[in-house]
Amino acid sequence: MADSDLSVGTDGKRERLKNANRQAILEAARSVFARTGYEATTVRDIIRETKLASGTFYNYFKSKEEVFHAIASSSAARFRPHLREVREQTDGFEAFIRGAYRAYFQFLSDENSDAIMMGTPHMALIGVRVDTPEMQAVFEEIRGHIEDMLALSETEEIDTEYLAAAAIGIARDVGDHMLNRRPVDVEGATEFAAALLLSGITGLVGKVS
Amino acid sequence: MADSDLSVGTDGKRERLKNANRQAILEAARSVFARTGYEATTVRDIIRETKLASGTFYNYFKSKEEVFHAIASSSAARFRPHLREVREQTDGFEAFIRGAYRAYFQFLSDENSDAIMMGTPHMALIGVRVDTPEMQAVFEEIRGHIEDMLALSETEEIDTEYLAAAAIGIARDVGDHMLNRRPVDVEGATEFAAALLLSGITGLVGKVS
DNA sequence: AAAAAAATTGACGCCGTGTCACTTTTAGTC
DNA sequence: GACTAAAAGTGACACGGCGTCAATTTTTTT
Repeated sequence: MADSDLSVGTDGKRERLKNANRQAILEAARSVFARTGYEATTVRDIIRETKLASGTFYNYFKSKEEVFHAIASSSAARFRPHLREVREQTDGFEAFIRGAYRAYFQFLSDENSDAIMMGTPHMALIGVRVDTPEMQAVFEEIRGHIEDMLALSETEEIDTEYLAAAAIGIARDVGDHMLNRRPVDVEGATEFAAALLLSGITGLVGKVS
Repeated sequence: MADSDLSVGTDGKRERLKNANRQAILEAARSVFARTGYEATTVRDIIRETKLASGTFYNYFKSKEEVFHAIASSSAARFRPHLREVREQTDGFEAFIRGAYRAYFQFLSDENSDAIMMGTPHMALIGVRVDTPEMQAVFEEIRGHIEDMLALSETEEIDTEYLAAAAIGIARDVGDHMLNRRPVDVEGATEFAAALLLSGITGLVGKVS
């Protein structure tokens, strides 16, 4: 009767513990993946870093792959608020693009210590690129923002799917190279990517059929 | 005495067989990866598709991961001649960029034709991005071409590492989306990517310190 | 306090892995 | 061509991780 269906779930001891265990597994996995590499780690390696028994792992995740997806998803989920904040606090297309790139590169730099990042982890460590629903949501969100902003500047006929893909591709690969330089220069990468994309879009209008 | 050190290696029956076996394993691996997915396939699955015994696999590769890297490397190695041909047969920066994108998207389409025809949602090796020495060589080659061509148009001060990274990032992500459309439109993707990059570069000159 | 429900535990059977002693095939020598 | 050495192929086997499940412990409900 108490909890009704608020689904907050932080009520009873049971829920609290379940949450803590799930977090402990994720935390351990993050640590082991970073240390041992994704391929080489076993489910046992992960669970050994917690106080849980081996069987308990499977109450929370189906496989180590599912853990990895959960980590990647959570990374994407953590990024979304940043993106939305940029959207709300910027004015105009150019400011949005620059702000979005800055947010991404900053996020990448911050999260890099974990070595696991939105499926484009630093390749030396993992080399797998996943595509979770959360990440597709980020893609769609970016595409939506681009469409909204291009709509009111009356430049139709642009392939926004390709444009969003290109914007993200630039972010991914320039981001990788940014991380390999010392010191890591978020502003430099931001300026480069934003200038390239913004200027590039002008070449797209009036193109194609 | 016969073979000296030409390292051609197609002489004796021994060399020929070794080559054939290696190719058979690679071929089988490609097929199984496409059908079953990388994670799910086992070394036995691969060897079962050949006439070889399980132990023989380990005479050629250390693990399924090594097979995968070999496939990725060979893919990059197969692409390089196309890239060089574009370089030699085009005149000027714009033609080179457009030709390089066309070559890449065409290559991508060709290499994935099996998966595309079978209606598989994604390319065979989707979800995994590796970084082999061969691929880094492709990166450096592209960067070199860009540097050469930008040099004689006297626009210094461009960060060619970032530019090459961005060009490749665009190719990767636009290419992924191109493969998910029916029909696969190589020319459309080429025009989009080339227009974006070429126009984008103009925004880079005179930027930054 | 008792019963029910939920979650944890670790031992167990299964299966893929990589190795290795043995067999088969090729290359070199006369 | 016959003989020998070297190289490559073979598959049985020991090892270890995987995922399950009956038994146990912990929490919730009545």
